[in-house]
Amino acid sequence: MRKVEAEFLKDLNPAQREAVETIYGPLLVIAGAGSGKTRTLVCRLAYLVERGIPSEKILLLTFTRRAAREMIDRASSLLQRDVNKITGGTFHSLCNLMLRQYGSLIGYNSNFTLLDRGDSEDLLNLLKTSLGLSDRKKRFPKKDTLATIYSKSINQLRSVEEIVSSEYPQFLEYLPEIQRLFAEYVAYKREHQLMDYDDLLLNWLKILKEFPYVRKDVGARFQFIMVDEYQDTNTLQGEIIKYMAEDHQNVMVVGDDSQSIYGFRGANYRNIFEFPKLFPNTKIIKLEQNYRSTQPILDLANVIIANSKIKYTKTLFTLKKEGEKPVFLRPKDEAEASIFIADKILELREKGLKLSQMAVLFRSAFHSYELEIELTKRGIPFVKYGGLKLLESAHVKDVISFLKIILNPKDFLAWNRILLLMEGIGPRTAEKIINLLKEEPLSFSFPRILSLSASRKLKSFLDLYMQFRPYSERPSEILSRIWEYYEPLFQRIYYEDYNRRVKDIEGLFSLAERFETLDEFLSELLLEPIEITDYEKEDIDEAPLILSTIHSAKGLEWHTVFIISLIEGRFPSFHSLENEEELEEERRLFYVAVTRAREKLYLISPLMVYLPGEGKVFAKPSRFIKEIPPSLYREISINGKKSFISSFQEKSKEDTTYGSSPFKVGDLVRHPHFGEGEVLEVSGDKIKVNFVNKGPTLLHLKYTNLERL
DNA sequence: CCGTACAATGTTTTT
DNA sequence: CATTGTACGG
Repeated sequence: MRKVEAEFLKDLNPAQREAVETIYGPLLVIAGAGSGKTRTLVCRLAYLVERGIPSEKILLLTFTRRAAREMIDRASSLLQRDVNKITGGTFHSLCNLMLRQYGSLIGYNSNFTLLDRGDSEDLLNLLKTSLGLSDRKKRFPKKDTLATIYSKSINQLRSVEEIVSSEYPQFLEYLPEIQRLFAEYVAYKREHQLMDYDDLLLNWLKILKEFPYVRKDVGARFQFIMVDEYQDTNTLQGEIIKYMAEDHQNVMVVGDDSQSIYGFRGANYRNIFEFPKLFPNTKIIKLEQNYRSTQPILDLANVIIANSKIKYTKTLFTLKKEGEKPVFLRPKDEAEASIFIADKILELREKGLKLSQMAVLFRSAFHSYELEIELTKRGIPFVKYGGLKLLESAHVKDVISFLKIILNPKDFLAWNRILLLMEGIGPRTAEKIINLLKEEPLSFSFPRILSLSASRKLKSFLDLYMQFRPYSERPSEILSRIWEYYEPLFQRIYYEDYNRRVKDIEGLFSLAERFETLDEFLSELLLEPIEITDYEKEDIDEAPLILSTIHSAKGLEWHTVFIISLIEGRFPSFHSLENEEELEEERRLFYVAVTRAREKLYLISPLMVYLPGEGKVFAKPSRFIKEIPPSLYREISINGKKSFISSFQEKSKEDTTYGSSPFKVGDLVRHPHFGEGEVLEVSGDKIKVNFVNKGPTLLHLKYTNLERL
């Protein structure tokens, strides 16, 4: 026993070792990118077990379930013993688990239904209609705006009023209606056993706060708590930890303030500094040695973060002094960039590098569209992380709705979706049917509200539905019977692209095979959404290339990394340009992207990009590139066509980013919301206007309807 | 009140 | 570009 312990501890540096061996009391580890954070966590898991802590007393919270699974597996192999009784997962999955058990304390059954983002939006829309808010002459916020406002208010602990007035002033006049709608939303969820993502955190926290005995219970159940990626947790999650560790204080959190990239979800890099306030006597350990990247890559990364307005806590160093400089290039457009990347990837593969050791990273999922086309054309297998999830597609949601009503007959949101699939039943009729279902669950006597054919259709569905109650079959069996019913409807509705969509259904089927019970299957699907390309990797005999949003690439590393679409407006995204906090988050995002690379790094800024509606336009390289001293990278041109490229460079002047501005300083303009004003400044696609009623305001020409007077 | 055909609209990041 | 809203005929 001693021997094994010595063996895995001796690979650690002193700081890591201290983090592993400090097992009692609150501990904060500030761990830079590539500083062996995961190794430290894995060793600590193993060490705890080695010290005789029963593995079921350990709780490990990470940003994906996959990450938790991997760490637990690695700890197992370190110990050569199974430690899979460790509870591992995300905050949301933990809350889900706890609420299934303790939810009754606040009026929830153990079979409550989870709403994903789309479900929440649908519900908000439903309520919006029934409150008569949809047919106003003036525009009421749309469902996704409503969902965003609501979720922000929960996760950032800000009032709806505050959010609307600071970020959506155009809807301020509707504030009372919006608040009423949200009240209805909350009541509806409660009444129908529904919880959205935010409710998972909110309700579990509520129980912890209100029931001291629950805190005792869970404290005894999870005596050692570890939290990864703490910089991306929000106040709510911090509070949850505070209560869960109240009794024993054995809680270790690991994070890196310079890698905080989930501000939009209520996370704040400052949270990490709040931790010692939640837990007095916190011990702090810093990990600053980087084991991942070469010095040239790290030099670039350090400059990016040093240019930040915010002072971060550490500077990374490495012993891997040798290495190639990162490469910067400006292809003429995305097509040329894609060809370059595909060529380079094949070239590296020739040299023996596996496809799975290379990754292409980008700010937003759609930035890789052109590349995907090129890769497909060349037959280079890839998986894409980020972007559309399997269960976000309409046809999959249809199928899921069937499962939902089997599990929770009160899920009228799912009922609604199913009813609308039937020919002859529209929103009004569906509403009527649901009202009947509410009063007298599953009565078959539908008065004359339906046409004969519609009522037959409904009847045949209800007959089928009754066969599933009580449900006992395995999810895959239930699914195949649902498919029998649904397939004809599916054919009618999605006639256009039947083949494409049916593949998703097949994916869903093969996924279902892995589950024993329906609620497991559904929870899993919502808490760890499946990527749409993930199940498609059929009979590929080679581990595929990775395409990923930077957000989804968190915590991962590759030999070679390509970062594409490094142009103003895309990265940094134009959503963040007006807000310094958000711009800083974009910078951290770039930092995260760069530090994923071990040996080779390619930074790519196309000279022209295609914008919907505007065609091909010139693009400025990202400001994050411009501020890096050219000595830190090597700029190359494609096929020696330097002259061609620089001729474009000449034309690409400061203000030509997204087409030039039709306004000049001094112009008098009118804005639909803000009224009249005078143009103060024009730069690129941004314009500063001094409005009579509002004062100086920065606007985006691309999204503003300004009228010259 | 349903279904369809057409226009508008506004595009991050995720549990 | 694909989703979401609107207009209209059945």
